[in-house]
Amino acid sequence: MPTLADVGKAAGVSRGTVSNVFNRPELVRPELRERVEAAARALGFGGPDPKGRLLRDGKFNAIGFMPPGAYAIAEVMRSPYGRELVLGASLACDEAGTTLSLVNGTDNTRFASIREALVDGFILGHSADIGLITSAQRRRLPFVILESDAGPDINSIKIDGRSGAVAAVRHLTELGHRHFGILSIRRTPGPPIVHMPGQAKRPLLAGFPLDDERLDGFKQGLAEANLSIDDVPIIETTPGDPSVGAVVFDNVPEATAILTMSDWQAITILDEAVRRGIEVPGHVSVIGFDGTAESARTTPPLTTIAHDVIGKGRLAARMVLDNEPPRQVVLAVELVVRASTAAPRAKIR
Amino acid sequence: MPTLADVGKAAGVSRGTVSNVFNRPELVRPELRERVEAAARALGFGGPDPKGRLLRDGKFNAIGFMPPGAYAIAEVMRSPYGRELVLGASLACDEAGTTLSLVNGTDNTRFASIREALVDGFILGHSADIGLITSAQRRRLPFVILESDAGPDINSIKIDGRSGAVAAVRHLTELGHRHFGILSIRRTPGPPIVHMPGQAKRPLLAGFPLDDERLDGFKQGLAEANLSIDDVPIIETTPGDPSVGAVVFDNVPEATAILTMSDWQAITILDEAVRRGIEVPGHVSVIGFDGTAESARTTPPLTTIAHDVIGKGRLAARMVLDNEPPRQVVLAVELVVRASTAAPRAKIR
DNA sequence: ACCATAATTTGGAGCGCTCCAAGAATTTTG
DNA sequence: CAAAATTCTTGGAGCGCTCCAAATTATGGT
Repeated sequence: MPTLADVGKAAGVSRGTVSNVFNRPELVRPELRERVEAAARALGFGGPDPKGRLLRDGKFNAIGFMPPGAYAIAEVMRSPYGRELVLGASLACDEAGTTLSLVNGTDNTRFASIREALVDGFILGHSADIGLITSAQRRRLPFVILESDAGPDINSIKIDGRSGAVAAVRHLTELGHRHFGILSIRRTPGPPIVHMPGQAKRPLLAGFPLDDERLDGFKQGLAEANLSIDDVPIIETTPGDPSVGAVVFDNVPEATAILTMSDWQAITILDEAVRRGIEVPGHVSVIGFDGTAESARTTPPLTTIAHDVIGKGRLAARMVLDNEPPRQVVLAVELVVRASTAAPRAKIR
Repeated sequence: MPTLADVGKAAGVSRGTVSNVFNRPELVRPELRERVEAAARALGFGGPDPKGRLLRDGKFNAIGFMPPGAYAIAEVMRSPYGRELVLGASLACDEAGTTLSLVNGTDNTRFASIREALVDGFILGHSADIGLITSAQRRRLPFVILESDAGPDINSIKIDGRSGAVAAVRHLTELGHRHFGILSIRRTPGPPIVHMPGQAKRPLLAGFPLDDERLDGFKQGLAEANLSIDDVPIIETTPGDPSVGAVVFDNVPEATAILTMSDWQAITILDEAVRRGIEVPGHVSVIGFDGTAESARTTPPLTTIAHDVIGKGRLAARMVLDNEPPRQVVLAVELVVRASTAAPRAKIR
C-alpha cells in the first residue's frame, strides 16, 4: 500500500503537498498538482488512508447502534420495531452525513464492543445490565439509552409504557373483556414459558424496566376493573417466535383478549389464529404494542399502543450527534383502535 | 482524555505495561496489574483508545454497505427489499463479529464516502455509474457489487432478472391477459413519469443493468405472446412512492395486469386499488418482484418473482469478509403465484 | 534591478497504540 | 550460593496522516 510519502517521493514533492493535492487542491499549483496526481495514479494510490487522518483528527464520523437486551443486529433488523428504530436513526445520520454503525454485542463481547467500537457516540438499546451504562460512560462518548431509567446524568428516551399498558387494558375492559392472557418478553433464548395463575415465581419483575413497567401498567389497568393480574396467565416469549400462538391457544383457551408487549408478538398470534380458524376479534381480541407500520397492514389491522418509533430513533441519533447536556425524554403513547379488538362474543371451543 | 502513557506515569509503570494490563492481563503480575487498574480508574481512563490500535493494526473490523442508486440509507431501510438485504448482510456480520456500517453516499459525496469509509470492505448497491467501481477499486479493499455487470475481475451478485421478467409476463399471458401496464424504476427524485405508447424516447434503457434487464425480459415475454412492448404504457416511479397507484389507474385504465419491478411498487398499487374500490385480481392483476416477506402479507397476497434477498445480502457480506478470488454469482428467481393475479374478468370502468 | 508582498511548498511535531527485542527482576537448579 | 532459566517490564520504532510555522519561490511596483 503506497502512502502519501511514497507518492511524494515519486513526484519529487513533500508529503504535505501530496496531502494538499487530495484535500485542498486549490492550494497547489495546477501543474504540480497534475504531476502529483500522475504519480499517485502510477503507484495505484487511491487517496490518503483514512486511518492516518483518523488518528490525527480523532473523529470517526459515525455513531453506533447497539441492540437492546442480548439481541444481535440481525434480530433487530427482523423486528418491525427494531427496523423502525434503525430507520429513524439512519434518517438523522443521513442528514448529518454520518455513518450508522450497527455494532454487534453478544452477551460477553458487549463491553468490549463498547470499548472498541469506531464511533463518536452510541445509541444503546435498553438493557437490564447497569454495566452497559458504566461501560459507555467510561468511553466518555455521548450516548443515549433507550427504554431504561438511568438517572438525570444520562441521555435517555423512553415511552410512557405504564400508561400505554393501562390504556390497553382499559380499552379491553370497556369492551367487556374479563378473561385475559398476557404476553411478556422473554429475555433469554428459548421457547415461550407459560406462567399460569397461582404458580410461584411469576415473572412480575423481569429486571428490564421496559417489561416491568408495562406489566405494572397491565396490573393497574386490571385492578381498575377489579381484576387481579395474579389470575391472568402470563407467557414470556421472544417477539417473533412463531410458536407462541400455539402455546397461547393451547394454554389459555378461556382468554377473550390477549395483551402483548409488541406488535410482532400480536402479529404472531394473528397468524396462529388464522391457522386454527379462530376469529379475531370475533373469538379473541388481540392488542399490539408500539404501533409499527406492520400493525396497520395485518388482517385484521391491529389495535395497538402506538408511539413514534421512527421519531424515537431519529431523536436518539440527534441527541448523540448534538451532544448537549443530558436529558430524559418520555414519549407519549396513544391507543390506536383498529380492527383486532371488539367486544367478546363467544368463548373459544 | 488520558492516554496509556498518562496512566503509566500515574502508576509508575511504562506505557507498554498499561497496554498489557488491558489487552493481555495474564502477562502482568497481579499486584502490579491492580495498581495500574487503580490508576486507570482514578484518571477515568476507559481503556486503550481504538484510534491508536487501529492505526497500528490496520483493521476496522467493519464492512460498509452503500445504498444502490442515489438512495440514502434511510430509503434503503424503508424499502422491504433494502431491509432484507441489510438483514442478510447483518446476519453474516453477526456471525463474523463484524460491524456493519451503513455508509451514506449522496450523489456527490459518494466517491468521497468510498474513499474515507472506515471499513475493510464494501457491499455496493447497484449503480449505473462505473465511477463507483473505479472508486472502490482504488481503495484496494474487497468489495462486491449487487445487480450490476462488472466483468470477471469483480465480485458481483445478481439475480436472473431477465428470466424473472419473462416468467412474470408468461404467467399473465397464460391467464389470458393482453393489456398491460409496466412500472419501471425512476432513478432520480420526483413523481412518476408516464410514457405512453408511441411517445418518443421511452425509457427502454435506463442505464441501470437491473432495470434494463427486466424491461428486456418483459419485452421478450410480450413478444412470445405476439405482443409488443411498444404498445405498453411504462411508468417510471420510485418504489414506495404512494402516488403511483393513482397515476397508473388514471393513465392506464385499460390495463388488466400491472407488471412491476419491485414488491413495494406492487404494494402501492394494491393500496390505491383498495382506495378506489378496484378489485385485485378481479379487475386488475398485479405482480411484484423480489419476493420479500411483505409480499406474502398483503391483501391479497402478491404473486411475485421471488429470490432469496436475505441470502443475497448474506452472501454479499460473506464474499467481502472472505476476500476470495472474484466471482460472479447469478441467483435464481422463482415465480411465486399467490392471489394477486388471475384471469382477466372485466375492464375497469 | 530590487525589495515588499503574495503564493507555494516543506518538514517537524505529534495523534495513541501495539509489537518486540532487550534489559531487569525473580525463581529454579545443580 | 552462583549460574541458569524463567517471568516481568521497558521503551524505541513505527502505523499514515494533518496541521502549522517557517522557508522558498513567484509576482508586482517603482
